[in-house]
Amino acid sequence: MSFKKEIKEHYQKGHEKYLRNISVDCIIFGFHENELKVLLLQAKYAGLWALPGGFILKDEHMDEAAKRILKERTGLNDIFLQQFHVFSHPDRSTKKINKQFLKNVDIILEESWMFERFITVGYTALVDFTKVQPVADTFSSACEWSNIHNIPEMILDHQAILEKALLNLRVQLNYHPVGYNLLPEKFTMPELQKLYETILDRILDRRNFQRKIMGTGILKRLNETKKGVAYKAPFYYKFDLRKYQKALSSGMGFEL
Amino acid sequence: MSFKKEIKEHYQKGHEKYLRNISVDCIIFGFHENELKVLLLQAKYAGLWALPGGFILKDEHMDEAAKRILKERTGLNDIFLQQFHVFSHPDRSTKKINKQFLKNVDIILEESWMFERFITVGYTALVDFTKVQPVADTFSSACEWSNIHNIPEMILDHQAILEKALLNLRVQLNYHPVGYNLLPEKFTMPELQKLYETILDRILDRRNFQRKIMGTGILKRLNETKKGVAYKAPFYYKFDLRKYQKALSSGMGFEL
DNA sequence: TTATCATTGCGTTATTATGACACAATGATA
DNA sequence: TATCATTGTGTCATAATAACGCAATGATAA
Repeated sequence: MSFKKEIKEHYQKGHEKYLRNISVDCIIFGFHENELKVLLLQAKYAGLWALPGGFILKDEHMDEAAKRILKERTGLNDIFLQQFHVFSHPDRSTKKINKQFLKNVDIILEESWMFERFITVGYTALVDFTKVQPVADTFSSACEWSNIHNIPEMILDHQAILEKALLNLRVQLNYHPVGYNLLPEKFTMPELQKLYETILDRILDRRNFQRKIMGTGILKRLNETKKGVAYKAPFYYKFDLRKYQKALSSGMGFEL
Repeated sequence: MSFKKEIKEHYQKGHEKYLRNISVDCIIFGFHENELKVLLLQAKYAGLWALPGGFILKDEHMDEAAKRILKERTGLNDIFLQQFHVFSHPDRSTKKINKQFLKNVDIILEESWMFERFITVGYTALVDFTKVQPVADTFSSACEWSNIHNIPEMILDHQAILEKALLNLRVQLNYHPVGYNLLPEKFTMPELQKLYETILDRILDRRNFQRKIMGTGILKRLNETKKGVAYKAPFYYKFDLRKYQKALSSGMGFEL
């Protein structure tokens, strides 16, 4: 199917395939070079950026929709996704943006389910930066990682959604383990600490951090140290998957 | 408008008024005679019970929809409502129930937006039991308080929604003040403790409880004691609204 | 009038969690 | 072989928490 035909079909008949008035937006966090990143799409023609999002198939669980969207943008499977908030301001309509978009691709439509107001459910995911192959969707010209401290201008309330997601992530940090998808299989304690510091955006005490993290039991120290460092070689650690999963579901609870 | 006509209108044209595929359900908690209660509706003809719910007007914020629903069932204004989870199982359709309902009121319809699948957003509210005048809606034959330990059989996944709400309430208890809407204006420390114990479903130490609650600063002790008790008269307390509101928004954080 | 008793208000103590910091060990580099 | 940034482990003061003691209260019963 041609690009134009595909677009037209989506605007004219998408409502036969998807639920109406409701969408899902994913805040996909990654960690690279000691920076917290978030995956963003650049809306075609508009120039502004947007969170990766999509719609829920008529016979699909919303969590599955979020997983599907994540997979389409990153190629990743089996990632822990979590809904965190519903955004429902009555002004949440992409009508203007959609009209502009259609005009640019030379399609004229008076009516479309896409012109209606959408309530959106925000999902967060933490993924391995190095394993992601960002893929833009039909409505976007680019899909790129953005530094959390340098977010470009975004459409609608996506800025606010991102901020809420970040706040949520920081709160979650005290009750749920973080790192399994964000770090390589084996990693050093300073690397894990840097991840926490980046998310919390503050410095943590090295010794207290180690004590508390080890106290949770989710880490196993390997009999192996990092090689080729110009100082004392740190041990490698890896997650105890059983305990990690357990802590994910039942919570841990410590203060950093 | 006659009852039958009103119903038919709702099924045939409700989608012109409300957003599609999305609903709101309210878990309204009350506290009475040392028991935690929840407000339920009895679905007409089906006999099963349901959470008070409704739909979102096309130009209405979802939070406003929840407030409206709360007001319609209880008569209460200005209650703190909080979304806590979205329920989106693909099987969430009241098609069967609706068909049965229509059959009973002698309406035949092949198509209706009400037959479609609905994603629902759960909201919790804590209200003053004594100020509530339960009012059933068009689809219900009764609106009553149910003891949290004696919940009747409910439609769809409403049982699961209620359990999630209760879990959420227990977690919130550690970070947000509770009681302002649930207790009379002045109350004794044992009464407040009983409320906490009821929600948490466990016994708390009387002395530690007092110390921690007072530590938050949200309570003011009055120079007045309870009269007519067959033992030492406890002081009355009331909430310091300023500090209470502040703690509601910014959180407190103590362990019980 | 006085003793009884459940309950309240205010306290103490032991244990644990947390924040701040000291110091020796490591291992590549100079 | 000395240097140096960094790591691993430990200590200490302070705060938070759990567990519990005891005198005061005030209606009720003797």
